[in-house]
Amino acid sequence: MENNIRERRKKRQLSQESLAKKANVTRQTINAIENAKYDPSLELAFRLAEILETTVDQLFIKGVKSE
Amino acid sequence: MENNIRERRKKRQLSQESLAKKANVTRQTINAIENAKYDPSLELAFRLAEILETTVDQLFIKGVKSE
DNA sequence: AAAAAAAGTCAAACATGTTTTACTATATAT
DNA sequence: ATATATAGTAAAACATGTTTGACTTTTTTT
Repeated sequence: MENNIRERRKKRQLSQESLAKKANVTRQTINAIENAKYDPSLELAFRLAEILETTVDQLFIKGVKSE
Repeated sequence: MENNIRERRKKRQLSQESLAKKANVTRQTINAIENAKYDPSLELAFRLAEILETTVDQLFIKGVKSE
């Protein structure tokens, strides 16, 4: 599933690492999610939405299954 | 994390099994999620929200971490 | 009250998400 | 051009989500 994390993160001048810290996950997790290697857990999705001041529904793009 | 799945499902007169079928998961998965044994994957959360004609943000209740 | 449908539960197997450590590549600053 | 920060990647270990099959309990229907 695609998402707007990178864009929103950059708008706030956060590095993957600083976002990771705020979200209590590792840098690699943020990297993998931004690059759509896998989807975050629902919990993490909510934390990211909160940090990036948006909603889960806006942050993630419900598109084609495996593209 | 808590959720409104049971209420919304009942409003639509669906059994756990029929909801499970629509969402392409097993009955046990729906049961476990309704009873907050664990959270669904983000994918499944979106599918459930769609079936129950709501949003992920409305369907799940961002409350205390492990209560 | 009996039958049928729906819901709850459990263990084992399997799939996906996250961490850790380490190393490489790209961008930004000096 | 060198240094520093940021981003990408990978394998192993571990944690969490999902399935399967089976069986029990509760609710609804007849």
